[in-house]
Amino acid sequence: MGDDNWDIGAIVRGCNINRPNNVVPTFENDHDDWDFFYRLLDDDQMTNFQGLGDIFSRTSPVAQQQNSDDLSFEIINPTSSVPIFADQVKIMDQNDNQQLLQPAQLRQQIIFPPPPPTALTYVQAVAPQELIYPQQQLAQSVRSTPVIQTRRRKNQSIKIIYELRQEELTDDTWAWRKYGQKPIKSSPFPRNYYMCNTSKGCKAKKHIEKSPKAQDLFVVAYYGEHDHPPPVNKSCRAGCARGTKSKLPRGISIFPRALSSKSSSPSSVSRRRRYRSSVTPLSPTPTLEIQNGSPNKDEMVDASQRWQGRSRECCYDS
DNA sequence: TACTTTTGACCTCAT
DNA sequence: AATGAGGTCAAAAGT
Repeated sequence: MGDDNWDIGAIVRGCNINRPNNVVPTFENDHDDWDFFYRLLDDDQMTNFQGLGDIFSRTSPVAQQQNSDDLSFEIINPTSSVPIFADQVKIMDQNDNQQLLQPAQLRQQIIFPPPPPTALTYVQAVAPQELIYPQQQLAQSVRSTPVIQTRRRKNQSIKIIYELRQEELTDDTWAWRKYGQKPIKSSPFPRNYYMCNTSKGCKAKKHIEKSPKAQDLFVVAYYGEHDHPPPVNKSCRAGCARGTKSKLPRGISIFPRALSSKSSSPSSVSRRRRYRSSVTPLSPTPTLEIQNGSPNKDEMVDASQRWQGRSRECCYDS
């Protein structure tokens, strides 16, 4: 903590979500918001969840958004790489009755709409002014869905994380180009890095990785801001910048770490040993992957079936 | 030919 | 200061 303003725990605010069962998350005013949350963050009142997904996982079908005043929750953790989660959230119903909900109750009562393409802009403006990075103070009129904001490194721009189903990966206004992929220590699945491909010089980036919690869930994190309007042409959106062959972001690949006997960047592997090499690995571990151009591009498939015709020799020492 | 993807190397930052 | 993880670069390969 100390004088680092970012050592503040979670911020939960009510805003902009569906209202199943007439539950309306809200707060009386900003001051009360913060008092309430600082109380929640006291050690003896805080319980860390296993992850934000515990709150935000969609356990039921996404509800139709009734109107633009729908409310939603968000949790913002601007500082630490290990998110802190409130174990209770104050809810006001339409009769102004207050109640504190436990996570399980939240999961039951709050159904989140899919993320709109303007989510980034909105989220950046939600936190009280003193907790927003200067570059994040944008228009507050845009409404959005539940998110997390974190940053791992001090110069890293704010990160907003969604947990999306596979089909929801397509709900992205922007065009993205993949520029990297890395195995992540905390996950058996690699992280795929994308940069905005709509405008040259745009600082917006995102990464996608498969959630270890469920087969059809993906963790999508957004960084930075777009410095241009979204592309209008549908064929130039959501990673399909060069064509319309796939609705999915291009090049999403998910290979469990177990496939690789080495670390993330085995230096002994030469560049010429690429995919489509002729050697089939021994006993490939069944994996999940999404590849463009697959027979059914919108489905995750058991990648082990495709190992028969395509190997990744680079993952093995010879 | 132009563009995207892949992936090892390299860099930065946190611990 | 050393180490490792995460993020980016860029050449090669694919489309």
